[in-house]
Amino acid sequence: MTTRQRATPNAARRRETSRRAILTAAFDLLQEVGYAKVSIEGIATRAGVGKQTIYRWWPSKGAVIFDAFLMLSEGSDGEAPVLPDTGDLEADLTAVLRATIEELNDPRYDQPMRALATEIAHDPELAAAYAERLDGPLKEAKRRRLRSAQQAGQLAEDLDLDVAVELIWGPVLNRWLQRTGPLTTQYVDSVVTTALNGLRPRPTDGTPTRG
Amino acid sequence: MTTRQRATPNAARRRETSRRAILTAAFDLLQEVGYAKVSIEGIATRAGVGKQTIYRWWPSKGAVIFDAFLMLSEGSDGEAPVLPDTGDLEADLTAVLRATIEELNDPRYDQPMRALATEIAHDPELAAAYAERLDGPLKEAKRRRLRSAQQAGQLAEDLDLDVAVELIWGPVLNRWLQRTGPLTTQYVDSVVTTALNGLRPRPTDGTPTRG
Amino acid sequence: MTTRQRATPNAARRRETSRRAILTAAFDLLQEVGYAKVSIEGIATRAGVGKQTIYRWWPSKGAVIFDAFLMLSEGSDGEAPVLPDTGDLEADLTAVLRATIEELNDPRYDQPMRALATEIAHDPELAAAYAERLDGPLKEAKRRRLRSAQQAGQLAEDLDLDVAVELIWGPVLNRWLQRTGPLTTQYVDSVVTTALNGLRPRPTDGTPTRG
Amino acid sequence: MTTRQRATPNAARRRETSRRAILTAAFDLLQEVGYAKVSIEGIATRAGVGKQTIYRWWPSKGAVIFDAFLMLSEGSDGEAPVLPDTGDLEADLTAVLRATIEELNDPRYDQPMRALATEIAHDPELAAAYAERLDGPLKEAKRRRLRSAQQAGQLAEDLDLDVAVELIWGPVLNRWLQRTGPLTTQYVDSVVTTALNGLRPRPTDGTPTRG
DNA sequence: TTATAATCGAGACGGTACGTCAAGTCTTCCA
DNA sequence: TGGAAGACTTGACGTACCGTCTCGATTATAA
Repeated sequence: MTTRQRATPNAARRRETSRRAILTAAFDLLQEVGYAKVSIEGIATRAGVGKQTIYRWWPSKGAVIFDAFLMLSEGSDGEAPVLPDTGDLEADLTAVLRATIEELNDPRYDQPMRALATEIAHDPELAAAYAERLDGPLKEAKRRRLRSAQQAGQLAEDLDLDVAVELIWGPVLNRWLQRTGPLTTQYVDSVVTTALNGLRPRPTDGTPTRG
Repeated sequence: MTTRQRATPNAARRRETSRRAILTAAFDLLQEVGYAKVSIEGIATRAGVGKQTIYRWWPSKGAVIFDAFLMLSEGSDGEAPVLPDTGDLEADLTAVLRATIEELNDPRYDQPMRALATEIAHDPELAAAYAERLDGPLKEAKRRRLRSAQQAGQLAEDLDLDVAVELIWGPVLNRWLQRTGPLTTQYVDSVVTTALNGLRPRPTDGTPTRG
Repeated sequence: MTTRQRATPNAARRRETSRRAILTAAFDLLQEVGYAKVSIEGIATRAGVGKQTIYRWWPSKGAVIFDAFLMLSEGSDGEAPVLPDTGDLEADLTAVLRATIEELNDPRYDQPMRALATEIAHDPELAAAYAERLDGPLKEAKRRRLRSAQQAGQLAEDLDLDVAVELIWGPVLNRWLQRTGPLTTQYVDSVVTTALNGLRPRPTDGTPTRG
Repeated sequence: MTTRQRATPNAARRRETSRRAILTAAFDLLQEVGYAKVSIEGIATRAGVGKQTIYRWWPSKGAVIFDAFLMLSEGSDGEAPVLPDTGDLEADLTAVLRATIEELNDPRYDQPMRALATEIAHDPELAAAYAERLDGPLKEAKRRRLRSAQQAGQLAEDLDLDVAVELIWGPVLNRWLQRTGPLTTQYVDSVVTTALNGLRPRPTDGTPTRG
């Protein structure tokens, strides 16, 4: 079990192979048939598992999918994620965002991530779990990189780092999820630059743009 | 008909009362039971209409809901929306965003708008229709306000207005949809200020912050 | 119009081409798709006619099919049917029954006639119309042939001719409709002989079997 | 399960209560609303059962109705039916046929039996099942009674008993199903007498009519 | 010869039922 | 006792027809 369970199934007796089979099947189906057509029944069949085994350990389809993502993210490594810190904030952010959109543009991940995102949009409980377990560490990494820049005097002293993070990633994620426009390299570059410099005209005071 | 139709139902013979009843029922049910539990069958029953009448004119549940929004937005007025322009850009944006989050926080609209947003997230065709018919005019209004400020020298000359719009609204919409945090007045104020000034420190050159 | 109509459609103005097209389409569909799958809608489409035109002139699917048969039977000739009368009753009956089963065994007529028969089984009104308009003349011909034989002393004097007719045709029709057994030449020959002679042993009094 | 099933539903797990409820509901509805208006949906609702449970075990409405009859006939007794044998064949046959038409004239059984009969008329597979499981034992009883009479010298030695059975019951069943005339006591008496004696005049050889 | 009124083709409508799919619960049997 | 299997009730799916109801566009009398 990972997220939320029903009553008190004896977690100790849980069969790990079934758990993995279910989560793998869920993620695979997500890619293959799309979110709307993924069914508990389908996952169970694909995983070679009884439906009850799913219902016993997960409260909803969204929770299964969530755990599938969790398994994936934990599978890669057990450690906390870190953003690159070359000292050049703009370059670092640009690099990270370019990697992000590459993933978002990858058809293998697009569908599943949309599924997760919209599931979160409808289920507050899931959103909380997401914030804590999946997004939490990542967001912390982002904040950390910005704090480092702030301490180096590259960011405004009174900057609210949470707002700062959202100012950079919010536009990109929103454009992706709502399909407001294409996720191109130029676009994310532009977002980073504009966010850093602000919309207002910068007084020409000799300060170089990159810093 | 508004969005997409099947083969060649004779639109001239279409019964307007049924159309309105369906869209109204759809919107009402969205509020009452939530998107996932809205069914075509339920809409038909509530509207006092045969299911076929829905299937005849709309290709999917999402399309019905989309048209329900369209009806609402057209019902309010037929004219293009305009953002306030007092000359004080920051004040104007703040006012607009405060109104926006008030609506997003209103339980009557929260559910339906999430439904629309996630439906768009999964259906590119619907996303295109949304971009053109619902979001289009609004986005144009936002761009217009920013252009006015730009011409007044309040915004950078080389600013990409599309990026600018997303930089302001993206964070807010993303926080709303992903439930990343509460939509408070302070938050949107902070977003506007930070977006205008940028993340970097502003050199103190005597230029007043507001202007 | 032929059978029963609703209120007072002006029969004089009725379009004969449509009537024929409907009845022909009905009969053809009966052969092609079977009774259960014949629909008013299908008939109308096939006949190139509006549904209302059918509903205006016929009260039910069964009535349409009935009229289709009526058209066919009237199409062949306008005169009353006559059974052969060579003087040899057994030979005549055998010949007629052999012709009958040939038709019943013909797949082109089997389906439609079953449709008519079962429709009659469920609809007393239709049964009455059938008795009067389709079966009536035929039955009269059968009775006439038997009466002729009776007058020639070949049949019992006190014989109830209605019972006699049913004794000969009843077994055959019942076997056909209920699929109790195959309709072979031997079978109908046997029915005729047995009906004429009765089940009891015939005393050998010199009377020849064929008379 | 009794007649035909689809793929491989595990019959061992089948719920007997549901089966009985379905068959009972089917038979009751047949009486109440008539065959044409009996729907799978209606049966399911009345039986307090999911539609799928019907579709899982029966291939068609006709099959359900057939099984309903089967349940009834098996419910009455498990033994093979026997016709009375007092030695007086004519009296015995008359008694049996009188009982038969009493049932056929009973509105409680008329509708359901017509339903079964017409369903058989359209579905060969069902007809085979009927011949084997419902009609079979009864027909055997009829043949047995006639054979007994034959051995007693009351029937012609070379008589085909199948033809004989049909000669007696065919006319009655045909008159019933096709509504060719009323099923009265006189009628069945007349059928029996005429069938036994034949249509031809009986030579007055001293043999008494009743034997 | 025109009007005028009905029938006609077409097909949208409110419905009912179809036969299918999946949800979530429950029961049986196996390891 | 957890799990595989799968039957169960429920409910929605999307489709086919039902029988009713307009809608112009033909007709075919009656003015």
